[in-house]
Amino acid sequence: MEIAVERGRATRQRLLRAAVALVGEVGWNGVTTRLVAKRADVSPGVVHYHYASVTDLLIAACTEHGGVMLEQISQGLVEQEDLADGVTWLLGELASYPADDPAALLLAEAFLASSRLPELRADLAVLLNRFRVTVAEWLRAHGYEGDADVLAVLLSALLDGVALHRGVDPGLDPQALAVPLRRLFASEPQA
Amino acid sequence: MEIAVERGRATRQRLLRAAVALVGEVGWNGVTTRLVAKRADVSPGVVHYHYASVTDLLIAACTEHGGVMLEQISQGLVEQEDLADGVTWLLGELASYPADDPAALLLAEAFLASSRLPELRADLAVLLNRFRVTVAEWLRAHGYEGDADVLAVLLSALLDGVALHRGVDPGLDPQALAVPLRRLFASEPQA
DNA sequence: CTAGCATCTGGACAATTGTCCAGTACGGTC
DNA sequence: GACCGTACTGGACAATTGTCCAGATGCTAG
Repeated sequence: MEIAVERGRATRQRLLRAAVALVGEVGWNGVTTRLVAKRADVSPGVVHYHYASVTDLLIAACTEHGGVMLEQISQGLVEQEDLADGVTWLLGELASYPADDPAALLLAEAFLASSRLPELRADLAVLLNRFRVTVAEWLRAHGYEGDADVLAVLLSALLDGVALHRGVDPGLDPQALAVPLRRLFASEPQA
Repeated sequence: MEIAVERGRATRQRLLRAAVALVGEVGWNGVTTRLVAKRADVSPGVVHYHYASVTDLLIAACTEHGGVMLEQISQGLVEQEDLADGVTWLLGELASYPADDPAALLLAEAFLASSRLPELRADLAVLLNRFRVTVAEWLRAHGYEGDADVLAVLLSALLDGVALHRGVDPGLDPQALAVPLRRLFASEPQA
């Protein structure tokens, strides 16, 4: 019962991946047991064997994949050497959302669904906070003179907002935001 | 057949109102024919009499109510006498989202759904653009020295992002964003 | 009053849903 | 070999879905 467990783990990963892709394609409530099963190439019963319900699967998929997404963004940001590079990098990252990655709006989808799922909301709040903390630390480490926590909150909201709006208006060019964003980063304490 | 037409109009309004409320409560895909009918206190068949499908009703409801919401925000902003008042007013407005208004996230819900509904996307793009234009004109009229169009885009995305994040983290206090936001508004052209 | 019209009713219909389960497959242990 | 546990199959089940429609309702015009 060693290989069997391993296979189970692999199947669960495939279910999660399928769920993530489907949330991007048909929305949170559009994901059904059979759709996931078909996408993951397993029989419909498997979903219920590994997860108590479709909702449980979606919660697991969104917290996991959402966590990875936020981790990738914050890690990419942290690798930037100064604040100016950070702005450039963030805008470049935004330019690939959401068209190139159907799951780019997964977090937005999860945020909306979380209003009816307290458990999911708690998970997402943790992810969101971890992201903010990482960003704030990076800001402080590179000489941002204002309140780094506040700017981190503003940035995370702005990123989600831009991704959301780019879904409606693909013409929204993130690069255009460079000027005001740079002003935000390069602060003199204030007037 | 005068009173009858009037009654039809009223019924349609009740359906739209019910749809808006339900999108806020159960999400875009959670709204069903029977739910709307029950909420609007009409028989299920009425929905199909006035709208070809539930999706059509949702599209109509979101474009109408979403338009009114954006109109209210931009009008409230336009009434502010200077840029500083504008920041204060926007943040105050955000503080009531989304807890006080179950339909506050209606636009976010519609934005996500629009990726599968080109017709809806077109409608939303028009609303979004109208909002941006109004904001940009107000910025210019009150002496904003940077690119007003860009700041309008950034602001609209930020507002949606903050509303979305406040659904997950009600502790997010919009007032905390006052300092960086003021810096954005009070520009010297740039370095 | 009759005829005509927009509106509305309430249920029929097939299709799809989430959930559940009896049975199968298969690697590991004895 | 027999046995066990994990993983999976494929279909049954009631409930809910979107859609449609035959008929009732009530106003208006002639």
